[in-house]
Amino acid sequence: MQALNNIIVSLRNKGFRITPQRVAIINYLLNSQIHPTAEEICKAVQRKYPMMSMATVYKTVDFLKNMGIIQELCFAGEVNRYDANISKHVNVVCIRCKRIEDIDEQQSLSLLESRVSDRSRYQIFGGRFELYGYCNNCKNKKT
Amino acid sequence: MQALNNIIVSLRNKGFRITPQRVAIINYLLNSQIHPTAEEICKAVQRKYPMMSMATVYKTVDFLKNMGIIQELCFAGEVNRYDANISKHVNVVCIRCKRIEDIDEQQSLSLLESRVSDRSRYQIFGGRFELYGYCNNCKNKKT
DNA sequence: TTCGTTGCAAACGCTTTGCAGCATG
DNA sequence: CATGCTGCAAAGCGTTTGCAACGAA
Repeated sequence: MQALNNIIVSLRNKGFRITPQRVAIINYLLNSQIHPTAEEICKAVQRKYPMMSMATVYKTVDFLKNMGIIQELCFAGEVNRYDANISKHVNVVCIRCKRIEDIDEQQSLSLLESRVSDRSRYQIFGGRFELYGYCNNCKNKKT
Repeated sequence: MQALNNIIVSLRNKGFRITPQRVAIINYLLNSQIHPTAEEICKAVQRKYPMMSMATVYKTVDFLKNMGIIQELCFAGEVNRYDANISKHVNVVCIRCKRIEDIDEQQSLSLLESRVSDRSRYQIFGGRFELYGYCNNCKNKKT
């Protein structure tokens, strides 16, 4: 997880413009634990910038994705979500309440990555690891 | 990977109807290595059943997904793909040519799953593991 | 004969795009 | 002041749905 200021300086140094909308979206993503959807980002940022549009959200998350600052998560039958945690980690996804938590498993994942790289002869750049189940709250409800 | 006949018998026993279209789609998925899209499935099956429609493909893959026979894979900015390999495995995805290979890592993944389950207190039912990079053909091209 | 399945066409909904006006650097 | 960014509106497109006809059991 990077600091807001580092990201801003880095983008400015690359010649991109720093707008209040961009800062608000980056800041929201850095501090959010909920892996928000585009709509959730828009709603949240509209509290401060009521004119914020979905078009700007989509353009900005696409931009941040290309800059390697955030990751886009897609799930079967659901809208995309965005995650500012770009380190190697596992997302555990609750299939009941849709809660997503990040679990740090950097060592296990690095090991897995090198094993798969050796066996497949792929040159690996990144990955995505998800486990699905009931979260601690939902596993006793099971409706 | 299950045998076609086992799947057919099992579906029939559950009271579902076995149509030629369903058999063709299941058979194509079981024998395909390319993790096809809905359109690829449709095109392939149309060779034998020219009237095959995308609606039927979508209805059938949804049905097979709910039966636990296949898995739906979605990727950022791409259409969904379908995979009849529902065992624990890693998909390595080429970011250049989009080739997807299955790597059997059942042991490592079971270990990862139990570690994450312990730490997150989630009750895990399944998962999805993807690594992105250049495949053996593309890693020297890198255009 | 029954009722689950097919396939056309239309609807749906998330995401992308065109473009005029705006504001950063 | 130049040009990249915003935000509205419209288009795009993969997927889902309604429904009449069909055919598996």
